[in-house]
Amino acid sequence: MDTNFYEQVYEIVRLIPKGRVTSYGAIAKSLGAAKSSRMVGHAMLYSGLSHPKVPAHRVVNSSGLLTGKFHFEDPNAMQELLEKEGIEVKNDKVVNFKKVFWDPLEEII
DNA sequence: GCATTGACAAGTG
DNA sequence: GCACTTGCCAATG
Repeated sequence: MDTNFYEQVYEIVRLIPKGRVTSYGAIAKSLGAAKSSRMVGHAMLYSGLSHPKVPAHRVVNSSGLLTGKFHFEDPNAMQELLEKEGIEVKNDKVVNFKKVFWDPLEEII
């Protein structure tokens, strides 16, 4: 695979520090494809097949909701992982999303 | 090659 | 704040 859009997404997600989360829109924007936020989601689907696997559990939608937790091998583990990293998750949603939100642009700089 | 679907986002009512 | 609609692009049948 050449430098595809997915590779870029994987790089960003892998750069997400522990105890932090980001949104699809933020990643898409960082890649200059804010309109193609959906592609980020597709990339996440392939993340399970990609190597190394990316911490997709740190990627949530613009509302901080764990939309794709059911796509994990263990959806329940996703929330556990986030809580383990210090992220408060309530009702499949990141509580202090604003505080744990991590902007990929900060790392791309 | 066309139609449908999808881990989304932003705008409108 | 929630529900509905539009845009955007790729994968699948």
